[in-house]
Amino acid sequence: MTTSLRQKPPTLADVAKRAGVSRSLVSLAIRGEGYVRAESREKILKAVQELNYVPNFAARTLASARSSYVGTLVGDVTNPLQAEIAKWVTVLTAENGRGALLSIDAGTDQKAEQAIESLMSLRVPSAILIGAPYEKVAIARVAERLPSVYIGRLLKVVDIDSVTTDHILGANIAVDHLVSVGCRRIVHLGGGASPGAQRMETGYREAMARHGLSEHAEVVRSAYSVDAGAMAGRALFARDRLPDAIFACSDLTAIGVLNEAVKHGISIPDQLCVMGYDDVTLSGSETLALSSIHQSARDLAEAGIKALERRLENPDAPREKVLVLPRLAVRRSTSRT
Amino acid sequence: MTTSLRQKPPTLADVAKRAGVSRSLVSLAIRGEGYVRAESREKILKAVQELNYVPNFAARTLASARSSYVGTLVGDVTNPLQAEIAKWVTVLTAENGRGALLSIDAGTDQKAEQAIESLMSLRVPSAILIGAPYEKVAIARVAERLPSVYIGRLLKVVDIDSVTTDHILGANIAVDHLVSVGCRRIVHLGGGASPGAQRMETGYREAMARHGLSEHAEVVRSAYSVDAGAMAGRALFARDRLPDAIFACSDLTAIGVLNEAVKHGISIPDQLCVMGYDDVTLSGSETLALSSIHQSARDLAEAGIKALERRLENPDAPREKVLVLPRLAVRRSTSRT
DNA sequence: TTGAAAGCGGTACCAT
DNA sequence: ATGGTACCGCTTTCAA
Repeated sequence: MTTSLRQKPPTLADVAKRAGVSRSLVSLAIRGEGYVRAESREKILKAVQELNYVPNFAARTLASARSSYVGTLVGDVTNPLQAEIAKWVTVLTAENGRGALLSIDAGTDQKAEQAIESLMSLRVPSAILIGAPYEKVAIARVAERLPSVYIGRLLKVVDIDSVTTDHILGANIAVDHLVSVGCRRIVHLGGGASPGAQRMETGYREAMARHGLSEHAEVVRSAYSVDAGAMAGRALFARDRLPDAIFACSDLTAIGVLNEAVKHGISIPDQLCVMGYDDVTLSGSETLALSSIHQSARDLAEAGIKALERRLENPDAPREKVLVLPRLAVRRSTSRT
Repeated sequence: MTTSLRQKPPTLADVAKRAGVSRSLVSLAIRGEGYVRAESREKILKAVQELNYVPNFAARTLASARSSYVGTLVGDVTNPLQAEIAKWVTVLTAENGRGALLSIDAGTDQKAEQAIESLMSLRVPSAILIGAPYEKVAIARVAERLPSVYIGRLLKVVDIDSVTTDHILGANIAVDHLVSVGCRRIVHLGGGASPGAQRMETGYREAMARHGLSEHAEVVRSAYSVDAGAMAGRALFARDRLPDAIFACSDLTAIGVLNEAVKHGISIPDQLCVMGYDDVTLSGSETLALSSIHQSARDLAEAGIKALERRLENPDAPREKVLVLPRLAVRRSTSRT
């Protein structure tokens, strides 16, 4: 049971002594900077190995006056999309040689500001905000303190770079697909008054018009939940005539519709095509097989990091609003042959 | 557009000068240690306010040779339970005045070990492992480097403290509930060979025996997914006689069953009760209304932190295996009156 | 109750 | 290519 007297970790000086060189040289060798003779480098790396040396982040940060980490705030980790974005930020920054320091308890604006505070005490030079804070003023306040980019919503007014999926395009893709499988009477279950939902609705109307289907365009107010979808479904199924397709603002909403459809004995996709949005894992199951519009967490993370790098290089450039492309995921719920 | 010449952040010395005292005194005052005259303290805090001073974590860690943060490794953040546990660890450690430093890219054993490496370079004095690494040897290796506790599985063999939900008890609670609503022929959809699934199965058989229903006990091999549940459902519904209830190893599995049941025109809960496990958010929706066994992320996180504290206080105490109590969540899928 | 000064483990600049 | 050395901003004795 290795009671382990975990002794003090070795320092640069220890490595230097063992390798018979100066601390400076070890420092250079470890970071792969400057000119170090291959021979010396080997001796040094060998000593590092033997001593199991790990550089002290604190000392490094202190001496260089900056940490290499990018601070990352997550509003709600239990949201699969946000979680996945956070994961990609971690992965991509690591590949970048930076690494991410994250704070996942930024659920309220106040918490988010606290979180930024602790990240600042960790001396991160920049931040990525994933879905938090919520309020525009809070976002602005954070952006004032640290060069930051916001991933999640399109922040037109706030003075910060932001990255979002292009929901207008997403809705267009959805409608195009539905039309391509023969649907004409396509109802959209809207997500409400939020800007994102509004943009999706805009895209929907746009696409319907483009196909000359404006007269069939109809938005039914719903929300991002199974229950809301089920309720909307019940309402629609009580009508005399079924629409050809339902395009829901989220997969959850669509799942609610699907559920209700089965109860009403409506056959999917023969009598009714159903399309979701977000492409959560569940939708990919053979059982649900829900067609959807995929938001790529990876693309969002990547775009966010790139935007941040541009901002750091050029602090005075105008704010960017980056739109990430959504992708179509076709499954059984819209597979008419 | 505040082009912000973000100047160097103020230091202890700045605060000291402004308050007209020594750096040492400021240090004490800020941390609330030692004896500081109320008058001095006020002057100091005022200066802190005015300068917007935030202590430099790096300097602090370096000087005191330890960071206060607890390193936290998460195997898969996109898993809602793990995400929620991580969130609670963050919240609870923050209340504790410590804070968590997390690494959410510990999906493979190798990544997990890398992650521990970087946490060590941040000089965290201890670690909480949430569902990662997977391999026992990898876990052992981590535990050797840092006092750690593992949340997720019951690690009997490995030399590390661990906390898990008591799945034996969970299964017992599930069966008790099903029996209480009149079910006798209760089939369990098992999760396979994993220790957790095995324990759940043990609990199930135990409870069936306790109710004198051993002859009805039947475990159908399934898995933690909607599709697996649907498949098991199809098999069961093809039989001559329906069971009274199905107790699935996970909510996803149960959802698969539910789906299939609707297709077969089986009325839930009248003809068949269905019970899940995990109590994911989805299950709570009015539409699904799936009864389940709830694993409390908060309890798991809390138990983990406490175990870690005990370990730090008493490094040589024997390893603990903490079991957290699951809770019953009754919904429509088992609500017979 | 307060202050002075010696580190903590690196980095970075300046010599050589 | 390598070594010497002055910091980085804080904590922590030790004295006063």
